[in-house]
Amino acid sequence: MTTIHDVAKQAGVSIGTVSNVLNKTNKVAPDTAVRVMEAVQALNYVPNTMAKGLKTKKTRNIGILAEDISAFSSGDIINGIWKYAEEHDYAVNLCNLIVNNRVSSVSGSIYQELEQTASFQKSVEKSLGLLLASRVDGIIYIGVHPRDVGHILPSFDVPIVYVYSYTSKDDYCVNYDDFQGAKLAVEYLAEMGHKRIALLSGSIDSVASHKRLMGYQETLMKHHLAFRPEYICTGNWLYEDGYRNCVRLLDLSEPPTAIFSMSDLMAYGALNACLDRQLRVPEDISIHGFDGLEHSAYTHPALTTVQLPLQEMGRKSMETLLHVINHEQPDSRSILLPCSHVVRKTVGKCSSPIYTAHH
Amino acid sequence: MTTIHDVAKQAGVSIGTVSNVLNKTNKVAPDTAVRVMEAVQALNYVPNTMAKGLKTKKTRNIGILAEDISAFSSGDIINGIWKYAEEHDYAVNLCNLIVNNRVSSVSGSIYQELEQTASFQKSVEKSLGLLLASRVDGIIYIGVHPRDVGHILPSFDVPIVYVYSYTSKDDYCVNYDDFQGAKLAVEYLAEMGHKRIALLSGSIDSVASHKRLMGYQETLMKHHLAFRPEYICTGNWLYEDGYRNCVRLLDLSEPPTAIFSMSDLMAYGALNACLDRQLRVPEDISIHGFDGLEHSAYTHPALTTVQLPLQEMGRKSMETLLHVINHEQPDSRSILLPCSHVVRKTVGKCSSPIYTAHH
DNA sequence: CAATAAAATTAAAACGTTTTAAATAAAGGA
DNA sequence: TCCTTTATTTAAAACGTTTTAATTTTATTG
Repeated sequence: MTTIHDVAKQAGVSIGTVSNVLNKTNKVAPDTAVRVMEAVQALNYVPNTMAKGLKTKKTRNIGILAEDISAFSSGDIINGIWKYAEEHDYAVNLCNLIVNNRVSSVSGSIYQELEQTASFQKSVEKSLGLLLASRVDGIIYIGVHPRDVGHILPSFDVPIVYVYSYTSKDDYCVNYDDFQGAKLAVEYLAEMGHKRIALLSGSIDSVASHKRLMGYQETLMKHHLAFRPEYICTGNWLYEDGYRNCVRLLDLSEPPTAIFSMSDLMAYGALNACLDRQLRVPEDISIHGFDGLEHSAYTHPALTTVQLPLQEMGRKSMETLLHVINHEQPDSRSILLPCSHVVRKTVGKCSSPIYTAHH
Repeated sequence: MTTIHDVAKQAGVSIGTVSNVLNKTNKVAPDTAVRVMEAVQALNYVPNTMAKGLKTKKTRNIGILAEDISAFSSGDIINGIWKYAEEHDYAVNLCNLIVNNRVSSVSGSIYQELEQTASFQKSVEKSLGLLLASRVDGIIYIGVHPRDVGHILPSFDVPIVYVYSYTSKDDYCVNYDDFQGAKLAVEYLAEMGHKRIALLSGSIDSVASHKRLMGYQETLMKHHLAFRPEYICTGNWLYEDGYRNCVRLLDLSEPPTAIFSMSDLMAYGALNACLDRQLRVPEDISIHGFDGLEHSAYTHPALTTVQLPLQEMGRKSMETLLHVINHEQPDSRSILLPCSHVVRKTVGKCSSPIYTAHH
């Protein structure tokens, strides 16, 4: 590997001069500058980031701490982060946290959660150590579902911004707008004439669930629709929860004409439960998702859903982090990005509910 | 940040000794060792990777060059890489290549492809520069579809292994076994009594398509089934291709009783095309996918498919890279991992084809 | 107990940069 | 022409580690 010394010798100058032309830190005579650049080209010189970082105490590296890199959301968020990082000549250090397969925070029993938490904490510590050792300039933490992670990370001196996760302290965080997203969905359902709108909720202790529930309730009120406790089902975001709860709803003496699911996965479950009962979607019952998974375009019929601004979130979180790194005050500590609405085929106009006494 | 000097002073030894106990490079007296370790604990010392790397010329960092980090396969592959890396105390530097949204190599017209190639090359160079500047010990290249990438990367002196991508030169690469995977699918179809098995192929110039076609043909021959050119449809891996081609197959005077799709996405298209025609799957027609997307469990009916060993591929590629870095000869330059079969609901026993004159 | 061998420790150089202060060269004015 | 100012350039120190060679301490042996 060629060093700055090689370049200096080739150009017939001192290394200080080479450094100056490369970083534009000091004025250097135009003709020496071109001589240096030619040498750089000729020798294919690329500065050693480590030596540079050692001196400047800035690595131009940021760390990503992802709870689950295989989660549907991670790819797009990281994509957004990466784009912004590349545009600003930052490199990205990736750390994954979930070591076990596909057991994300949304899974199973309390015991399992606890057990997980211990190994999870260990994983966090190890990854954090890796990042700290690399002396990253900042860290972005990506959750798998918005929830409180404030307690997870010990406080230290590198700036951190949380994305797709809520935190109790006044940290920097960027999320999508759960409340607005939920309103988008329920509003649409109401506009289509539905009066009996059921809710497939995510896990009850999640901040996201709570906010979306607020959006649901508020929109119901706005349209003077009754809030029926029996229409509220709690699940764990997953397919099976959607299926199971949809079956329960369908068995009600007065089943809903529309279902708002807080996750696309649960919406798939609900859709299939309806299909298994020979119900037609959307003629007999409407289903509305939330997430905007790529796959939702391919269900049959294609799922009407709320699109999370994943890439934008990634982008915005990197932008915020850069502000913090450069000691510029960002606009706000907590950024909320709006969801968009993608209308497809699973929601239709409410026909008179013909199947009230279905079973 | 505390340095090795702080630790040395605290423990009352020289920095050389601290280094020795930390890296176990030289024997140090047991009691001094504990004194040093206590100091490390007390001061919360974490060695500066850059200073270390500067001296040792090893960073214990590897770079990932992913063609599209949002592609369905990337998450799992990176997951596999990361796990193995973490176990061996390597950090991971991530670079994404596709800058535009969702336009992967499988898209559109030739013009588009070309235009893409230019910006793509630029992206590759920039990312490679980033990685080289960071002095990563090695690089893993992740494709989005197995295809020839040998020409993409300039040759340089850091070791590289290709995963999910074929390369013409004798580089290190790890892939899944396209041939075996295709046989798995067609064999199963034949076992279920199907004699008219159509093929939804991926893009014709892809190595993967070619290998899977071989598997298809060989299995047909093994079962003494005729190879019918009109049963071969070429698409571009995507949903729409599957839909369109399935419609064409259904319009044949003697339509197939089973369809083997080379991608799950195309299988979704085929499934929906059948459903739109009021055909029952699998009673009237069977559909077999290839990829094992997470979502395939949620189609209605759930898709029978071939599962790619994505995580294992990631793991194996990291393992191979580590071997190369350590100058150990890996078992083989080209590693092929077997696919597995996941049987769900879209393939049934072949009934007498009742719908030959369907249209 | 002295001499030697072995064990443990240390001082100093090196890695490839940036940066500061000093030195040199060029330009301008009398 | 000589002095002063200004524009360039450079030498050397520093960043935090590893590593080599040298030194000090401890143990062994005749």
